[in-house]
Amino acid sequence: MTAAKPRARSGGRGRPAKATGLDLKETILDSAEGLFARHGFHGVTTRQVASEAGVDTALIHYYFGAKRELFDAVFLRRAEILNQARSVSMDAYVKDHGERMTVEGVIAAFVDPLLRISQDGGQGWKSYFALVAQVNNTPAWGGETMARFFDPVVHQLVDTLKVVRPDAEYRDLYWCYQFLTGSMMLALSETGRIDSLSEGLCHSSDLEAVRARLFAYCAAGFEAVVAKQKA
Amino acid sequence: MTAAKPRARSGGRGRPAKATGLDLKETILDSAEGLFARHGFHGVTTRQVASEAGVDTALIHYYFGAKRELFDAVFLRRAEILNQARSVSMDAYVKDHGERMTVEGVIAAFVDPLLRISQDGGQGWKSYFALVAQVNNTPAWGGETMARFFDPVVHQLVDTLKVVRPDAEYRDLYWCYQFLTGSMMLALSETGRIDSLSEGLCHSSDLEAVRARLFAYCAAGFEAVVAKQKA
DNA sequence: GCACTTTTTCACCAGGTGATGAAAAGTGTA
DNA sequence: TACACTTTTCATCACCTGGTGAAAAAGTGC
Repeated sequence: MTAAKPRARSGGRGRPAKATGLDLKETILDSAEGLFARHGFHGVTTRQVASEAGVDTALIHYYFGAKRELFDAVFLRRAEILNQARSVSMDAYVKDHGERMTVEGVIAAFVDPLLRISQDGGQGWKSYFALVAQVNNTPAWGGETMARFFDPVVHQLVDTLKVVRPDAEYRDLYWCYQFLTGSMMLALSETGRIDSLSEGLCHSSDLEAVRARLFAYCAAGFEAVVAKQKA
Repeated sequence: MTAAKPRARSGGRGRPAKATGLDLKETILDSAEGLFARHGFHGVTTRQVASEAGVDTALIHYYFGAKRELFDAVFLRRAEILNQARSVSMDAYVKDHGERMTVEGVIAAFVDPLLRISQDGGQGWKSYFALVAQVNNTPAWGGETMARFFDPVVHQLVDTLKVVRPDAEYRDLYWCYQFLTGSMMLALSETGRIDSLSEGLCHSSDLEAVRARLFAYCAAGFEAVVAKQKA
């Protein structure tokens, strides 16, 4: 929409240097990420991406190939970081609490890294979460894509919950995970819906408010489901 | 993708009659609904809609105007039915239970109509829910669209919950609603993710399983949030 | 200076996009 | 029949789409 000037490369000594080579590749990914997050895969043209990145259309194909491959590159770039952060967080929680683990603690270890990253990671991460939320709710290929990138860490969560509540059925664990991920993704995508719905009482961007409620909410829900199915 | 033959009009006496007039209008809406649900607004062309409906492209514009207006018509068609079903369900619950209302009961009265309609309403409704779930997670215009069509009945839910738990803060009610709607929409959109994630243990299409868990899950979560914020 | 590779730009294509205006077909009425 | 009206089709427009191949520019090692 706006300037076509190439972005300054960060880390320079004040004088903006023209991005080049791998830097330019990242710039393209950044632009693509923001646009895909806002308008979805089909709602974005390679020309828009090129224009926002200040780059020729052909360069996108030079680096990434087809449009779909560009999308996958966007999706992959942060998925690995995310998975590792969550895995480390859960490992640490297990190691630190051992026998004294709680459902809420496990859930917090799983969700909190995302909230923290979204709060501290800048606009790129916010766009990314909105993108994942969209994919998560895409019937055509969302399930398959989510599985491809995020299944392992989810199994880690489920298995840890099973350790904390050994009498819980796996079926219930998976359903509760789905409820959790629905809530979490919607919160992370910050659509602004809650702002207008609550007439200014709540703000999508207030992830601290989410943190103060979501863990307890999901943990209590989980316990209720387990208790009910056991009865 | 397939046949271009106009659909038979239901209610005939065996001999398929060529759909015409308002029937054809509904046929177009049906095709558009399914395609939009699977591929999103930008992932569908008016030509695809026309082809699947067995109709000329120009007819779509004749009936609905621009592509976006067609989308809105799809969205609106079932929204009113949905809103009324939920409103009636909640009114009935309030009337029948009076002082003995519970949080879980109110939530069930709000959610159950959707589950029932999805189970009994046929493919059109399933597509519609998938579509709503997608819009719900669309940052660019999802929040605004959802608000336009669904705000009143949500306020009815929140106000009823406030009656059941007068000491709960509105802020908490709205956050809990967001958690609820995230879970509910993901469940209704039946993306198939839980099927592969659980390796066949759970099925997206098993809304009975959702019913058996979601109400209790959300109610317990709600109570936990209210209790925590009061403390 | 030179050859060589990588990166970036330019010009362009074949096909698809939403949309339109005018003609044609159908429908009801007298 | 003739007429007015609605519905459906046809041909077409101006523009945009993803993608490509060749040339130019920039970088690299000698």
